Amino acid sequence: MQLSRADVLDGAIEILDQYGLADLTMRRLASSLGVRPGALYWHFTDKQTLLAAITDHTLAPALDGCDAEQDPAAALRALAVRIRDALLARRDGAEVASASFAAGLSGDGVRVELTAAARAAGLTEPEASYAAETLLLLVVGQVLDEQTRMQMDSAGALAAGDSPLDDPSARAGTSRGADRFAFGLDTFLAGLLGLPAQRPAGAR
Amino acid sequence: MQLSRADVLDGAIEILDQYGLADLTMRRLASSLGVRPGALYWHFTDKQTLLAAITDHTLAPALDGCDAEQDPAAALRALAVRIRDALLARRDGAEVASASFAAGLSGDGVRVELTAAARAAGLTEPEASYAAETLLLLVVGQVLDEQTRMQMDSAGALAAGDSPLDDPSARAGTSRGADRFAFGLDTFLAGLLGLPAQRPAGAR
DNA sequence: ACCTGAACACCGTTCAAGT
DNA sequence: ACCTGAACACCGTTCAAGT
Repeated sequence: MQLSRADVLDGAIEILDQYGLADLTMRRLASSLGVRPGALYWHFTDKQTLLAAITDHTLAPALDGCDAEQDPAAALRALAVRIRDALLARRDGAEVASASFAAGLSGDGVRVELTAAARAAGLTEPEASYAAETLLLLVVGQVLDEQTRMQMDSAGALAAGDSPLDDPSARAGTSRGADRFAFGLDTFLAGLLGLPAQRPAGAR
Repeated sequence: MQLSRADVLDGAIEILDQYGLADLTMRRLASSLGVRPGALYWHFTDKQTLLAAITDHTLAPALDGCDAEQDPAAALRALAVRIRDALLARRDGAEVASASFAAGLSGDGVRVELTAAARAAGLTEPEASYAAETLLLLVVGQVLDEQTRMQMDSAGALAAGDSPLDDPSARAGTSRGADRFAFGLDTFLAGLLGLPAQRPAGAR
């Protein structure tokens, strides 16, 4: 059967989720699809474009805005959380997204939605787009940190020959990431909307 | 003469500043030093470690805390600005730093100083370190964006065959980056310290 | 201690030629 | 239209052997 653009994208996502970004090479992708490396370049002009397509696919669930019934401040916060969840759900999602954003090949969708949500929350034009970009920075940077730590933890655990059981410190690390994310997000939103910073329930 | 670790570091920084991170390869560095690639591995265990040394060198000026006479909130803000200036002064500084931080091979210095400044500004223990990490995220992410845009602008200008004269839009882009940085930083600090967000003077 | 020579195991991308 | 064959121009890293 003939290879479609969607087949290439699906194959890339499968390698990414199973082996991580370092193992997602054009040559490896080609051989997993039973094709020569050059064949991929008929469907995607280069690797950056392929990564951007992965980013769009990763972020799509965050843009299916659910209920528009909430108050605007809560809606803005909820959008940031949905973006975080989407990135976190894909292995190395933040690193791939960060590269795609830097290349200018993805991220318009989230930026548009974030800007609209910021406007709905009462911000005027120059601030709304600054706020959107800063929020995106905050979310991507945070998840980048979290996923880097995950990958180092699992590599370390493997190297040390630890048992593959979930250990409590790993779970603690995860919830620490969530706490830090909530802290950064709520602090920024407090400054943005003039609310008093409502700190998340104290340290665990 | 024999090659020292400092020679390797200096050579790397020279290539970085003149040609950018993409051209800073171990092979190119070796040939610019008149040595075989393998020789570098006697002085640095690997490329990541070399990049981390560059990051330390880049950030050093930001840690020479000048006057400690200001009020703590202003000192925290000034530290963030000095970190931005240091990253901005080195070509691809934010990208190199971001890689070094992710690898866990650099960044302790700035994190310690930021945490101390946050404590001095009245934050208690869990918040002070969260605030430090979030501020670092904000600064690095912001400069990453700015430097990426710079590099795309200069590449675009070259490709389009534009005259090498400084054009007004390039200067405008630079000051827009500064405005956005000030917005993100001041908004976050307002949320952090409970101050009213003092927006920078309106759009230019 | 410090470096060379030479290899190992890869990369992304291009492009004439085939079907 | 879609893909192969085969190359081009590179990478980071290792390591016996030299001095």
